[in-house]
Amino acid sequence: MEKLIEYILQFGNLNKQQIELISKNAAETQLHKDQYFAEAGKTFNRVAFVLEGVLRICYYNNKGEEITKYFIEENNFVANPYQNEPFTEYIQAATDCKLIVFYPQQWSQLSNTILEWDTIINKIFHHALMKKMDRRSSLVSEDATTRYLKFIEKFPSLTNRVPLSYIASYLGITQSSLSRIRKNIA
Amino acid sequence: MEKLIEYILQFGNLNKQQIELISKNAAETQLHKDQYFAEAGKTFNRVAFVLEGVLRICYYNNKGEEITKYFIEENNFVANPYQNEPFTEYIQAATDCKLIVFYPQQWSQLSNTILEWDTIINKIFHHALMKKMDRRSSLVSEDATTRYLKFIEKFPSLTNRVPLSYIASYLGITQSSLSRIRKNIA
DNA sequence: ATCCTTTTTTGCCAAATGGCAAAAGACTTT
DNA sequence: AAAGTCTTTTGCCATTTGGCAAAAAAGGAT
Repeated sequence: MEKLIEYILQFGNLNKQQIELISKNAAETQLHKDQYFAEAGKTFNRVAFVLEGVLRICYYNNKGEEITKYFIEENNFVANPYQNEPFTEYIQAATDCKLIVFYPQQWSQLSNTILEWDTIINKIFHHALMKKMDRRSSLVSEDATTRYLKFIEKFPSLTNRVPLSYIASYLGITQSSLSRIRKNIA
Repeated sequence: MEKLIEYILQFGNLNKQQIELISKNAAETQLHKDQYFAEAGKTFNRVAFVLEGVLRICYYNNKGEEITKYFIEENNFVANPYQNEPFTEYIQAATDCKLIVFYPQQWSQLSNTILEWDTIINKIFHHALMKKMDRRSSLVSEDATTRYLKFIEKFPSLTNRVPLSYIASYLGITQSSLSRIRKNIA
């Protein structure tokens, strides 16, 4: 729980009471590798913070291929920005994970009780989005090898922890190509 | 100016006084095609709304190639999310543009005077970021032809208004390839 | 240890894209 | 209209990546 608090405090100040309130309203959960945290078509209105492990957000394109849209590593939030619309993607544990989960009632209590909560959360989410955007952008204009090297830099912890296919679809190449690229690098 | 107000009102309510205050604090400007609105290395702390025309955000990669990172069309805001850090990209008019510009003092006046201003602006920026992210993401896992077709869908107004090279670097392909793709489609 | 399943690597060849330079076309200026 | 500049198209060939299927390797279950 300290990891969460520490993370939040980077974006704003909270007093002890507020910190306690957050702790009270949060529940710790575990996910096994491959388990889904959210599924397309179902509602998804929880907010979670990744304590350990890696989640991935994925979907199926019009050819039925599974595309990894993004990886979420430790010390990051996951949430559904469009809670009123049906969720269209999957959130799956790419490795075993420990999460801190906030349920909707708990979340709104925080939002109602802690004056700066919404501001802080906005900052956090905005910051995360910018990071995602930058990573994603830099993928477009590079060749596959460069993309993979950048991937290793950004997600060093993932390189040997998740299946090749996840990384390949994230990078926009086939699994065989990634395998060959990997071979050439080593 | 009505376009701006109309746009803002989609994200929150404002009374007449507030609307007037916004108008008072905004200045209309023109940009000629190719003119820079922001440059890497210089400060960039204005906020602008594109009334007419298209801006593009671009940067130079490590090979010295100019990469178009994003296009901003009519009815969108441009701002620098990291105002305290030096700006690292260029914002250039891809076509002649009409902008509404807010200078820092004016912007903070709005933020200080209109209670919901920050909330509304947050929503707007967040919404825009999500849109950018989705567009960018979908570019990674498609072949070049599909990417171009999607580009035409999303930015129909740009297809014949900006140089090929801008679009090519946005899509992550060379100008010649784009030219060939274009030929095959028609 | 063995069998079974899943993931990764390879081989082969096709298709897509890049690199470079010249030609063609479009637009400006005189 | 002509000359000059900038943009787009094209040709030629090299390189990269994809598609498919089989082989190899890695993990799990019995």
